[in-house]
Amino acid sequence: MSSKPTHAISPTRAEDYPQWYQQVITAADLADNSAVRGCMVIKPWGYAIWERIQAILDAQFKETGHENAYFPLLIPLNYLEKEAQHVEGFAKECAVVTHTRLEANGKGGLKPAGELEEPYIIRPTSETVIGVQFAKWIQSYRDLPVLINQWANVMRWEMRTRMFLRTSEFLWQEGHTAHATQEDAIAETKQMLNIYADFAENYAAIPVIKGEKTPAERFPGAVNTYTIEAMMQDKKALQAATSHFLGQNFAKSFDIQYLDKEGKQEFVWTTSWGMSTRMIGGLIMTHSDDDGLVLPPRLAPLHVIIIPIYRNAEDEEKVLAFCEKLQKDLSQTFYHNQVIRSKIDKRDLNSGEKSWHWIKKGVPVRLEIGPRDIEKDSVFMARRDLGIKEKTSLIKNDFIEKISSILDEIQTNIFNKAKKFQQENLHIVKNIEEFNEVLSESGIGGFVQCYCAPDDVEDIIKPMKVSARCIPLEQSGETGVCIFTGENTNRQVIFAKAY
RNA sequence: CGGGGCAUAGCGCAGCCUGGUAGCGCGCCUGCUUUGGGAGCAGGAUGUCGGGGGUUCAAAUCCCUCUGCCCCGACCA
Repeated sequence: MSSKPTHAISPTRAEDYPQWYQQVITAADLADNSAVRGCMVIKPWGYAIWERIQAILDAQFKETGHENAYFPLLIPLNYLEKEAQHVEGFAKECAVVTHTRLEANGKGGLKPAGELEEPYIIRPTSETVIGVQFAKWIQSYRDLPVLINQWANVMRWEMRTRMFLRTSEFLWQEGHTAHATQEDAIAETKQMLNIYADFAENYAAIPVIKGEKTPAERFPGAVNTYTIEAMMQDKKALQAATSHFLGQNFAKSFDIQYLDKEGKQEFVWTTSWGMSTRMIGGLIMTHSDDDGLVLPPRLAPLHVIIIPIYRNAEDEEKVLAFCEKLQKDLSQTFYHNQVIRSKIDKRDLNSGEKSWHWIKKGVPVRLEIGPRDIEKDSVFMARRDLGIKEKTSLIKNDFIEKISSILDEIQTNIFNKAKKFQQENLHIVKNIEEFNEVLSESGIGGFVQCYCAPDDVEDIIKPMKVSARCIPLEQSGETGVCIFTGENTNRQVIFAKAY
């Protein structure tokens, strides 16, 4: 008999949330720490999730007229200097390339040599290099809009790192667009925010609040930053993606001008927007439980894992034949225009161990298939969103017919669970006392929504390790009393502790 | 960059105070028995004890130094 704990992950969420998060990553085999400070190795299972995210977003970007391109990893130092806010925002976290080669140091090692006249920085984001290029590409109103996306890695020398949530190097996509008018650029910014929100809610099953950032939280160099904010299971906020309206700031710094229909030189209006591998961290912290990862079916690298069960060679042959036929049938079945991705776990391990392996990896549907099921031409199904022991026997053909709707049910179920949690922990407060009940050191935690007149209340909230998450796009329009100043205002702001 | 801690097998740790040539748990490998919810038994492999220097007959252990990591602050997709 085993004396294993009831749950696969130790510590549990309630016991130690940050440790639990690390353990889920290890148990699901998503990523490894690397020898490079602050940088992680994304392992195949984690990378497969990223590939799903890429495939979905990439299709949507293209549908909305964007094209992929690629710009250099290294950026001349002086590019960064051109936009004042931008420098201030990123200078402190840039890795700098200063040399072009190595030579023997005379002690059996190597030392950098060939010092560069002007250092390069490793891109923390690409507004500047892309801006320089845009200035060359854009001459006339006929060249606009320019709608570019780049899939890339970037580096920000972060003080403190956490796998997926904040690593020194991370993968993302960054969209960069240039438009003839302010209206077009703002429409683009909002369109991309909506694509992100749609992705978060309908693919990642993460409910988000769309909003505008307060001036203190804006992207360096942006006129306006839009964000989608998600609530993790520890009630902290995660900024899941941002979309920036950059006004003419970068156009002026990089001299991106066009000749309009009247023959006048005008500066373009630009935007930028990004979503990163951080989304995988959000996925983990939104859905996973004390048994490990829970994947939304629409992002799962594998929809169905088939676990054959047999005692002897004779059964083995029968069971495997049945499983292979089943897998073939599934591969001709569709879920949101994608074939059902299934796999037979043929490893020479006992079935309990196999089950736990895939539970921890978050596969939405597990099938156990043994001689008893074959006799009834049925499959024994367990769903990752339900209890470990809640299993159903289904006639094989019914299962194949229903699998698509079963996966949708799981998708909806985990979204609703997360949505309910978010709503229960979003507190609308009327005064500073109620604010403190939620967000002070001993508070119950969660999001706070309240009337807030001033743009900057950093002095009050920063010591509490709280930040203004966003000014929700959905506002009642009614006037209320600011909890900080007592002024009347119609602006409500969401505050929370954040990652 | 300030304050604290740590560095020993893939992972988690003991050993250090009081020097004598490295151990435990998990994992891994092999075999047999198991297999419908994390298996049992038997056997086995694995270490430049973070790097460099010093003291000593002898250093994981004592001393010096460097590096890296973790936690707490300032920064953050």
